[in-house]
Amino acid sequence: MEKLFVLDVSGFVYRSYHALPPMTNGQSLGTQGLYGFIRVLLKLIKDFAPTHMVAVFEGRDNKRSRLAIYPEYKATRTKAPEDLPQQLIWAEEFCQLLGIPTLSYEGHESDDTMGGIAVWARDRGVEVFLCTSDKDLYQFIGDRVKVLQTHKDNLILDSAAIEKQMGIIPSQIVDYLSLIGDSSDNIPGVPGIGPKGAADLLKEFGSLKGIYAHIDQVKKKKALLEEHKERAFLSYQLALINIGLPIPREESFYQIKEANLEKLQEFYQVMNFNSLINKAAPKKPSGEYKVVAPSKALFKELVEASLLAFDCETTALDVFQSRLVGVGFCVEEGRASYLPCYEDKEALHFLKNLFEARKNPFIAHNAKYDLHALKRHNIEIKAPVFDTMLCSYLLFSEQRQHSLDFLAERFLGLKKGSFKDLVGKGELIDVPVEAVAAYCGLDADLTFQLYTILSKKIEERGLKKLLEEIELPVLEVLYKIEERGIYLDKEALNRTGIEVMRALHGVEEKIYSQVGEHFNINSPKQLAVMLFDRLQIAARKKTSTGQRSTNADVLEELAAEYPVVEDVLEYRMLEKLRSTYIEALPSYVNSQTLRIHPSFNQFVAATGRLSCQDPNLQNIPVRNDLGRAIRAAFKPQNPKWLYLAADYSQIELRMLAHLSEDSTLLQAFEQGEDIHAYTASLIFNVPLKDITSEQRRAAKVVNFGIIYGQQPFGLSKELKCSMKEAALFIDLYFARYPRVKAFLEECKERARQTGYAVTMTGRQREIPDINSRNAPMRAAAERLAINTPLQGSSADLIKMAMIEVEKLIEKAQSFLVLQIHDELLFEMDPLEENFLKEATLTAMQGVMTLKVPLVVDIAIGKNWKEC
DNA sequence: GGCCAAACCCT
DNA sequence: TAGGGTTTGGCCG
Repeated sequence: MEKLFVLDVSGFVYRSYHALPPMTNGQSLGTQGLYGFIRVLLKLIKDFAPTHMVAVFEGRDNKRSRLAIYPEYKATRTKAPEDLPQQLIWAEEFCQLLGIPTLSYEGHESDDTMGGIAVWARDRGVEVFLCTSDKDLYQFIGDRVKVLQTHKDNLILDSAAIEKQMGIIPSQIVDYLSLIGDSSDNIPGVPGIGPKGAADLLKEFGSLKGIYAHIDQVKKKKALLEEHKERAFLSYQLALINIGLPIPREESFYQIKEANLEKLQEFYQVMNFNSLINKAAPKKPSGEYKVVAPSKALFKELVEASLLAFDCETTALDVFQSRLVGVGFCVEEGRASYLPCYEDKEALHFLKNLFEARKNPFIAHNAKYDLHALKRHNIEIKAPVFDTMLCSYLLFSEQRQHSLDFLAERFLGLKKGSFKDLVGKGELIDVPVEAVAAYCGLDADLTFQLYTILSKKIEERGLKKLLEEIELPVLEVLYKIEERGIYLDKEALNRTGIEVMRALHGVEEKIYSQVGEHFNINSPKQLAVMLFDRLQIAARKKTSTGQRSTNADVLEELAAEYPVVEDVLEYRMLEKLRSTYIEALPSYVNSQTLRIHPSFNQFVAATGRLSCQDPNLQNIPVRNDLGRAIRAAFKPQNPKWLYLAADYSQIELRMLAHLSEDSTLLQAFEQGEDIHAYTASLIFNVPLKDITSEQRRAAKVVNFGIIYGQQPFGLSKELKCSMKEAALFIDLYFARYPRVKAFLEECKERARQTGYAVTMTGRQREIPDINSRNAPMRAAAERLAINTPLQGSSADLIKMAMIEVEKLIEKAQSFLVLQIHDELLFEMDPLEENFLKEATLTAMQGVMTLKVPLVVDIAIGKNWKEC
């Protein structure tokens, strides 16, 4: 035994219990103390790979020995919360599962046990690490004994550190504590003597006894010391750790044994510690996955099974260019059938019949992909679709990963082989069919198993309605939107492109001539050298990596003084248009449909918003003329048709009014006021008609800032005003809209209490740092607690409107092509203009009744720019 | 080729 | 100041 780690388990559990937000397991019993301890222990094991360790617990009736000399010992402590003792019992159980020896002595606190072990091990030449935050134990620190501070990233405290930190040597700790006392243990100490005074006294006299032996030489606080002499010595007795316990004296006792991994997984499951599940040792998957051919028996089995998970294998990741290779089906855990169908008419025919005949739900992981893949062969699913990926998103919305691999490892303890391992560098169709069957069959099986676990969790968390009534229907709407795609007029875009290229070349040469040399303007690094070194312009701020920043904020400040900087801004704008839109968009046009089929992501934004990629059609330029010209290239494919755009006006501020029920804000919207001007008139105390555009602009920034939980510092930067002024604006805002302030406080308080932010529909987002001791992290978490209900409820609202409008126009010709957060864009048959307007308004305004009117602005045009 | 930082487009 | 996606340069192996 070289090193021994001694754990103050009770200390960790107490500390975490109070430090972490409340957590509960399936039986609604508190678990955060246990969880915090486990995290600490796992990190310790990871950082130090210990071979010998002992987990020390408080014994029963543990204060007995100290109460005998001081009846008031720890008398000021409030009684331990009810759900804490159980967590200590679990902690002991956990240590046993992990193979870590445990120890406690009746009638003794942990520090007696820990001290005894430390002294014994030290004397055998072992290096001892006391893992605790209890200062009493510092008395053992020496050559071979150190204190490991798990709450400070496993920082190690040795004698030198103690001297530096406290001004005394470790052997003086008891004397030190007996002077300053410990209010949490109700150890009195000598009143009027604090850390500094105690350290000074001990430096001079060495020990408590030394002080009193030379009491006449003491200069400061002499009277107090004399008066409280008895208390000081009593405190000494209390702080002194009894090392006489009969601790085990065989090394083998302290050896870490083999962990019971299986039971450990079960333990994590029962405790709902999902993030801990299967980090240790993922199992290899097993199961029976057979290649099958179409048959009557198979058809009957798959149509009739109440639960059916499936997974499609295709030739390409771009599903619009792909062909089906085979489909795996799973109707019970551990068994799946794989039906190859590549260029196989009979198999495809079987699939079409199956998917169109079955009435019970189909379960898939990322079902939208499978729907597209099947559609390539004209197969459409008529039955309800269930998506395990969507379950994962609703349960863990802040998580970025919802892949089958990830979830299988986390919830099923299975490490599955990657697609790359299966195909190598070749093509899927060249892989032996048995290997594909094993891969695809497993995926179907995992999907089936995840369904069991995740759908249960969805119910437990009260997310069933949100899943079934919003997300799953939205999934089908998005499938249709993607399937239909959006038309892009390449020639129109090209015309804009020529204009952009011409301007780009012009401004590029202009920059080179002013700088006096050619360089890559696209490189912020080279640009910084040119601006700040060659042209000697003073740099304004640094980027996160210490480079001199050249971003638009900085350049705008410099533009007035240095014309070349203005040109760089112009260059950046044009280059963005060229690279991201002009050049990229045409490459996304599908050669068969002549349309772009973007992919709307339903699993990414933690607030419940959608996102869009390949390409992102939610960020097509709109703010300047040349940018808007790009919008003009999006138009209906049929030249006789039109676009109809419908957008919610001020949706997030209306949501704020609705959720906060602030009467002034509600009134503003009821009266149909310009909300920014209205706010301006309130905070500047000026009649509405006299508001200047500058005041309105400032009020607009404040309005938005509120939605994002902005603090005075951020607002001052945005408004380019002083912090004081910004703070005043915020105060005035809250004075005029008092319920808004109360509402924002409620948002934060809810997050603190429950650990979650929630939206109108009950969508949940975990806010893990809301009780963090780190102020900037806590402030960031508070902003999320404020913004998520507003942004998320708005996202819920438009999702519901999408479902509704899709239903209303199902039979019509016109169709939905895009959603841009608060806007819906339709390709419209002009004959349906009135109908579509009506349907859109009905859906968007009628889908929810809020305490504010929902204003929807509708615009019609030949292309997107005109809308 | 993969990954990151910086920059900038949108609501 | 919330939520996203894409492009580019530059570094690494």
